[in-house]
Amino acid sequence: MDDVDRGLLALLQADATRTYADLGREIGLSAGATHERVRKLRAAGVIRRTTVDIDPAAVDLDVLAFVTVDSVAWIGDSGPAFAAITEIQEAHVVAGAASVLLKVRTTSTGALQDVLRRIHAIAGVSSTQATIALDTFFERPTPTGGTPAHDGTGPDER
Amino acid sequence: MDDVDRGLLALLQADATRTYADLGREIGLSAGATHERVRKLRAAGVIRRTTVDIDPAAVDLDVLAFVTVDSVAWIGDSGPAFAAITEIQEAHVVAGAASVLLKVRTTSTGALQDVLRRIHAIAGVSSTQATIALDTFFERPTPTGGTPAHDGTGPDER
DNA sequence: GACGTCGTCGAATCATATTCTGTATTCATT
DNA sequence: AATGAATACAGAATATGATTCGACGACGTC
Repeated sequence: MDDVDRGLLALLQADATRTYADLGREIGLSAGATHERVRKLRAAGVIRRTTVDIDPAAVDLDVLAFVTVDSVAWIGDSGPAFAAITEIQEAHVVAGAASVLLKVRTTSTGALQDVLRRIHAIAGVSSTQATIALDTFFERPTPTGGTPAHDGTGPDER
Repeated sequence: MDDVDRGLLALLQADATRTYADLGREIGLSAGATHERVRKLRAAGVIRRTTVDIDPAAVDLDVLAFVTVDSVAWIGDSGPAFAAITEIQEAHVVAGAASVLLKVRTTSTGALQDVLRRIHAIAGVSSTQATIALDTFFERPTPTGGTPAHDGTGPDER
């Protein structure tokens, strides 16, 4: 992986609908060469997926909360149990007092409460602590070290 | 927005490279009708962007940390200051003891320390507490209520 | 019943994705 | 230094998909 690849990744993160000709003009390659590089980045798993970023409010997901989950037993194998709760967007095993940290999106605080109830039902879970996000400064893609024409700094960046 | 739109969103989250004909076959519309619906979803800002999901380890971002930031003054206007630190992927204003919660990706714990130093330099910041993620169960797109053929449950879902 | 609006289909046109060939460069081997 | 292999690229050709538009049906209103 070189600077050309990093540059392509950054450009594709910014807008994955661009044509290979367009990307190639900006990065200094032909459409075919660009196509081949992107194909290899996908094959190597560097690009895991092409996806669309959706405004949560547009699908009525008005509540974002971060939940720390404490346990009385090892729950390092509980990934599938957390995954079964669709409102959980991310789940990370963390060092420290809590053992799992969750990013949860729901339509209301009542729905969040229901999610907490279902988390408690997972074997080994002793307690949860939810922190509600009042506002989001920004959510942007994983930094890659490449430099797109515009660095995404928030939801208004398209 | 109806169930067809939600279904399209879910399918596009799973794989935004699918053709309109392919999407249409699954959702029960022609390619043209599917194209028109997606165009409207973009125009309405429901789809904020088409992007690629990148494996952080592939770009040497081996450390993920969640940082809570306490303040002695209002830092609700400090979004741009946080955004200027490229290693910060997300920044949320939260209720509770800490006022801002950050998702940070770095190449090493040493680099994380450097990021913490730069966060401390932001006016109003009194202290930070970093929680390092030892493992990630999954990170998946914002739930939309639609049902793709496969629900993304982790990085191996392509 | 007439009319207007909206969403869709199917087809035509335009644009892009994909593949392939030839060439140049780099690297390893002799 | 010469040679061969591997890699990357440009350009062109072909196949496929994106986009647009006219026609039609459903629905709501008058």
